[in-house]
Formats: sequence, C-alpha cells, structure tokens
Amino acid sequence: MKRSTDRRVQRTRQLLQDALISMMIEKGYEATTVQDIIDRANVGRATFYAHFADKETLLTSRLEDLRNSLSERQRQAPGSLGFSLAMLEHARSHLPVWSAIVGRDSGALVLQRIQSMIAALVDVDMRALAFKGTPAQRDLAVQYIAGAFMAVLTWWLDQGAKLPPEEVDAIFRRLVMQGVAGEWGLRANSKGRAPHLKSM
Amino acid sequence: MKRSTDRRVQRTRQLLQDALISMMIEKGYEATTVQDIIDRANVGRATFYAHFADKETLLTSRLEDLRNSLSERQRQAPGSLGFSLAMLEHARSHLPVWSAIVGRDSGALVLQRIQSMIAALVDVDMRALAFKGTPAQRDLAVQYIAGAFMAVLTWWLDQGAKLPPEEVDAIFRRLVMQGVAGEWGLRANSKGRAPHLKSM
DNA sequence: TCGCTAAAGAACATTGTGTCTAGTATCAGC
DNA sequence: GCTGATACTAGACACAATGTTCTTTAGCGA
Repeated sequence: MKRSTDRRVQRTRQLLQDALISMMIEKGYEATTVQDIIDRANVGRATFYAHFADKETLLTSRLEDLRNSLSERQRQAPGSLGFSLAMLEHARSHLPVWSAIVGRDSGALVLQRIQSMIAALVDVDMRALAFKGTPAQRDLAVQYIAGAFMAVLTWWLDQGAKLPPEEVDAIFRRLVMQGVAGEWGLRANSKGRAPHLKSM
Repeated sequence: MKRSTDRRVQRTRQLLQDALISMMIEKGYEATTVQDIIDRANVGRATFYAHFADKETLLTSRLEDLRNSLSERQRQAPGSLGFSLAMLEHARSHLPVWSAIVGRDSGALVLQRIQSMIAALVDVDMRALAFKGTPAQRDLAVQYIAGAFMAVLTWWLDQGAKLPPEEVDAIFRRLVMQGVAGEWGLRANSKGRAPHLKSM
C-alpha cells in the first residue's frame, strides 16, 4: 500500500477523482466519458490511462476512499445497525457526492458496489446482534437489510435529504427490527394502531 | 394500443426481443451491442432502427410485456404483499430471463426499471393493508419494501433459485411485517428466542 | 544541478452507433 | 392470383468514444 511520494502523481490522481465526481454530479456516471474527465481535470489522455485502466477503475479507487471513511465512522459509533446513522450523516455532509453516486443517473456498477459496501457494514453490525440461524438465513437477512437501506437512502437523497438523519435512522431501524406492523400498526386484515411519528 | 397486423412486423419485433434476452443471458445487458442483437436475430441493421430507437427502447418493450404478465398474475392472487409469491413463481418458471435481468451483469437501467415495477406492485398491495400514515410515510414504506424484495430476489436467483418460492415468500413477508426481531428472535442486547424455519 | 520519470500533445486503429440509400421480398386486400 | 404498399436487406457513411503509441517537454527528488 506504499503510496507514491511524487507530488505529480498524487496531484494527477486527485484531479482525476475530483473530475469524475464533478462530472457525475453534472451528468451521471454512465453519460460521463473519459474525454469529459480529462478535459475537466486538464490532464492528457495518455496520462489518464497511465493511472487507470478505464473509467471503472477510477471509480473504484474513489469508492475505496469512501469505504475507508465509512468504516472509520462506523467504528466510532458501533451498536445494532449502527452503520445506518453513520452513513446517513456522512451522506448529508457530502450531499453532492452521494446524490451523484446513488441518484437516478448512476450506473449499475456504482449501485452494486455501494450496496455490497452496505452489506459489509450490515454484516459487521449483525455481530452486535444475537443472531440465531443458519449462515444462509444470516446471509438472507443481510441482503434484505442492505437492500432496504439502499432504497431508503435513495429515497431520502432524491428528496434532497430534507428529513434529519436521526429521524430517518430511527424509522429505518424500527422497520428492520419490528417490521411494518410494529412501525405503523399495519394488519393484514385492516385493523391497525395509530402511527406515532413526529414529522414527515 | 392497436398492434400492427403485418406478420413481418410482429416476426421482427419478436426476433429482436428474443435475441436481446438471449444475449443478456450470455453476456449481460451492458456488454450486449446492437450488432450482437441483430446478428442473433438475423435482422438488418436498418430494420432494427426502424422498430426501436436504441437498445434501451427494445428493453423497455420487453419489460412492458413482463409487467403485463406480472400484473395479470398478481390480480389472480391478491392479498397483503401478494405480489411477492406471484413474482417469485414467475421468476422460477422463467429463470433464465430473470437471472439475465436481475443478475450480476445487468445494467442500472434494468435494475431501476424492475425496482420501480416492484414498487408499483407493492403499492397496489398496500391498498389491501390498513395503512395509517402520511403519503410520505407510505412512500417510504413502499420504497423500503421494494428495495428489500429486490435484494431478496437477487440473492435467491444468484443461488440458482433452489429454495421453494413459497418459503422465500413466507420469510420475506414475515420480515416485512414483524421485522428481524419477529423472524429470528433478535434483540439489540443479545437476548433472543430460537428460530423456527424448516429448511435452509 | 542532474538524472529520472511523469505528463503533454497528437496521431492512430478499433469498435460501436445511428442514418441513409437503392434494390428485393413479402404482405394484405381486392 | 394480382398488385400496390411497405417491410426488409445490404452496404456505405459520418460520428463519437476508446485505448495505444510515439516524441517532446516539464517537474520532481536527491
């Protein structure tokens, strides 16, 4: 993991990563071309390929950094489903990046990566829970939670992240733990209790 | 909605749709080119563009058909979260198609479309439930459920759809309604009840 | 200061897209 | 069965983006 010491290298990599995000915010991942990136970064074409095999590799290197910040944040706030709040807060404080990454115009690749990143975080948090079941059941639960969180996150960001992270986190965790019935008093046969949320 | 009566048109459209699915199974949506499609369908290049503006439009027309079969199936099996079993069974009886569509190599577009299709089905089913809450809450719940189902479906298909649909459906519905705690006796403070699933 | 290497610039082959043409076949309806 | 309409074919085309290769220039570390 010995990072290059040459300033030119670091500068170029940084410029390219920033340009990618900037372009993603502007027109989405899929629509962004290598040409767009190097134009914005003001970097030669050959230089790009000297550092990254393709657009995807560049994205990967950026997501790697993201993953590291997230793991760090999660480590500081552990507990059952602790990843949730950590992630929502991180998303809010880096809103443009996250909107670009998770938003409407992002690529399949991006979403897959993010979701498996979330799954890894969920997996870590599951150790704080007393899980009784087979590995397959555990796996299913992890996927279920990761998918649900991803959807909630996307929904939240698409709305401009107006609701406070704490509240989204609370709703999400209750949904996961107690289910729809516990959250909003749903019954299959249309007899339900009243909801009890402050805002929204 | 008056479909063309000319056999040549129907034949060509069918050939192209089939070729798309066939290619998706083979190398995924993203990697499939228009050239691949028309080669496999044995159709001229100009002909392709006479029918569809691009690869995406072709996909859309195929997904439209899929949506119709699903709505039909859902109508025959209503109830709380009734879409779930209907969809799992449909997926199993059209396994290659679904694996191609939902699997690892599919595009963002495909996944987005499927997920919003699921969301629509969830929305329909929600009317069978006594939902108490604001429209925003309802929306969040729909997204939550659709995302979770999508993840479960993907997981199931990636495993080769070995588990019977009825069982996956049962687990999923219990997770949605009662949550992780209800399903596997999870507690945040590591005191839990025993699980009670037959297989897996 | 000097040697090393990153980066610029530009040309290139390659692949895929979407359009257009003129000629050929196949269809629906009389 | 004809016949007029129109769907299809084959090929060429302009265009855009990718990824490679080359030489020249600039900047870095020691």
